[in-house]
Amino acid sequence: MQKQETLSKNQKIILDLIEKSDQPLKAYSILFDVKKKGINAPLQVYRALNKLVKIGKIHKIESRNAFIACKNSKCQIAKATVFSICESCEDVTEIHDHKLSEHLRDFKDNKGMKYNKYNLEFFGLCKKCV
Amino acid sequence: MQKQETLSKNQKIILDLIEKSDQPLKAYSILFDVKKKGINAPLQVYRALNKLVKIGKIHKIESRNAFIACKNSKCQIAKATVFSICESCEDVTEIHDHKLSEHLRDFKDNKGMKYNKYNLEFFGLCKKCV
DNA sequence: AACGCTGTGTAATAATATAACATATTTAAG
DNA sequence: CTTAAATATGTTATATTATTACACAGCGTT
Ligand SMILES: [Zn+2]
Ligand SMILES: [Zn+2]
Ligand SMILES: [Zn+2]
Ligand SMILES: [Zn+2]
Repeated sequence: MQKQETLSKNQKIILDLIEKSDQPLKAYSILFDVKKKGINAPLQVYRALNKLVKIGKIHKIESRNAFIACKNSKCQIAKATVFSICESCEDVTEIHDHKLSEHLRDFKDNKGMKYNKYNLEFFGLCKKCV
Repeated sequence: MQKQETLSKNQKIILDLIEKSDQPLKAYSILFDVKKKGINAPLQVYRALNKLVKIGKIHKIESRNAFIACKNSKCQIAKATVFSICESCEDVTEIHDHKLSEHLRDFKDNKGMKYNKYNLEFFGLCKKCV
């Protein structure tokens, strides 16, 4: 609750929109929706999205090229994301699993690589779609 | 060693190219390279890529929109992929870690979702780039 | 006042991926 | 062997996703 205040006008408009959706939104659908607020060009959207991703307010679902709000109020974890994605209805949920996070955080490869971020996407069928 | 034989002409051309590279290739760079072999259009490349991904011969690096050959000769695991990605030199390596695979395979969320696939991408700096 | 930093606005374009249509080839069944 | 289904091809056009380049505005620091 310290960075929220410093968001710019465009960043606020776009974060608001994404937070109102419980599902990921695509950049050009966001653009369409915020045109009434005076945001006219893709670049204005992408600039805001990039910033919001950077500060952890939203996450990008890489396999879907879409953006979802982070619901975790303590989310310092733009750098450690896990999602479940239903391949039928495309429902996306962010997962916070302590044990899994631990395993991922502690993972070491055999090449001496220094990790600072990961993204994990699970795919399958949700309860409704099985 | 049973599906290799059934690959079509275009699929073979494109798999060969990707296998010769130890790093991920992008679709339009592949297109450029295979034009001399008579493949002229993006769709011809994407169709082959999609098939090769499906049968596990290659994987898509989602965060990079690029495709890398699977080096695991027993790879039935198009559906369980882990990569490390250097954010400086963009070097990508597929990771096969038994313990990590187990944790991921056994992961259950609290929503009763039925998983059949996952993709995990680690980001950081490789030894050379630290 | 001069500078660095961040954000805005706009136009143009690059990069990634698919739709639609016609045809060919391979496979499996009758 | 014939037919039908499934898979692959070739081509054109188009959709979708994302960035480059340029001009300028606002703010805090020195
Ligand atoms: Zn989050
Ligand atoms: Zn579903
Ligand atoms: Zn593999
Ligand atoms: Zn590196």
